[in-house]
Amino acid sequence: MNHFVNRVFELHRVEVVETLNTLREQPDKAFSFFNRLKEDGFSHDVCTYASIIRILCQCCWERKLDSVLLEIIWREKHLGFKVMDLFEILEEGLEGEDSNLLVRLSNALVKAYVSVEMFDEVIDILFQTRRWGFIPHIFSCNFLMNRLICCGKVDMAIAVYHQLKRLGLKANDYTYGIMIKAFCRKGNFEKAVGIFDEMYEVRVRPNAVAYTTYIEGLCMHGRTELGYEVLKESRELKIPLDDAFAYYVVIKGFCDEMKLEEAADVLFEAELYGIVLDTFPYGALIRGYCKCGNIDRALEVHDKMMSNGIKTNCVILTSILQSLCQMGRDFEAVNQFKKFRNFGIFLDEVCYNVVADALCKAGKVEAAVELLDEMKGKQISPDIINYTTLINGYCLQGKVEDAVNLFEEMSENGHKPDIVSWNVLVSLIRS
DNA sequence: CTAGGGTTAG
Repeated sequence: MNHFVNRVFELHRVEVVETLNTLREQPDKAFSFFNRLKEDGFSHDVCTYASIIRILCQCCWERKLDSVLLEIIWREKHLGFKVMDLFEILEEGLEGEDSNLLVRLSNALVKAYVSVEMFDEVIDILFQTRRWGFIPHIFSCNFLMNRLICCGKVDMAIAVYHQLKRLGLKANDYTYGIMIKAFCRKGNFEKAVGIFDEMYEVRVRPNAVAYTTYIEGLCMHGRTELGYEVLKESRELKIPLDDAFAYYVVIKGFCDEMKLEEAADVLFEAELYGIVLDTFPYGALIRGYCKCGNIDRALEVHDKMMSNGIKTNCVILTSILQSLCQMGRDFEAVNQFKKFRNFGIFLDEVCYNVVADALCKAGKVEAAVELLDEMKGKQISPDIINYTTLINGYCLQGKVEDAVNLFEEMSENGHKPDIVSWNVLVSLIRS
């Protein structure tokens, strides 16, 4: 039966193309006619697809074009034609200066392939492009290269960049920025600088994103000193950066390199210049001090941050509380916790956990349980780590029944025990 | 949708 139906449709295939062509000026009708046929079991071929694509390209209906292309991409194996065949069909029917059509199609195709991460196929298009006499727009290429980098295919992005130049496509400031990101990811700063040089030669001015990307790259690869130089240089060149972010990466970079004095100096200098900062640069320095056990300096920076009118938050407080506990100042941690809670600062489950853990280790499980209830009252649902902390607290007190009850409550709330929570219970059996 | 973006616990 199906076979018969298709035979009948076969006879009408030419008519379908003709009908679509007469509906050129009414894309909505053409599109519903196209879909109607499909619903009725008609299998479109390269010619009918080409017709609807021509119409959708001409009226710039990008969303609908995208859905048709994705459909072809998914079903390419069953359709009996290749995506590139569409170009051939469309090129034959080109009238006059219609060559836009192929560019539009290639842009849409790049976008469609990239959105489903079929990168090899896009790159195929890019390399075959010359044969058909068109080149995708630089915007499409930028989109492709950026997504390649996001997927960790940095070398492929760089290869695309070189291919673009071979095709004679002009890179713009976005393209260069993306390439700077690519080389920074690889830690190849000579090449990244080379991009800046190239920009200078072709008179494309690097913008804030290009500079920030470069600074961030340096700081993440143990070259913070240089990153800071670039930050200062761009400040002198009056390149507008997102200061809070730029200072954050530099301060974090110095902290990661255990250069706490340098990190503190950078923050000090930023304040001196009256640069507007947010919590992140402060948070980086506070965390840096906490990590190397200098909790008093951490507290100083925290105080200064707040006196500068920048609100603290639960992430920063977690670092501080954790560090206080590690230094054996649990009592102080609990007090600070209460102070900021009464202050109205939102404290999340992580913050609660640090204090709960401190209480448990001090033998005050009941107080920790109170905190758990307090969380629930604030509509913060305890997670597996919160439960494990308290179960451990009961175990330390030898309160087997309570531990098991909590374990069951945890399971009832949909938290499957993991390796840590099992280990806590196992330690109970051993003792 | 032509590029950027951040740290915390058992």
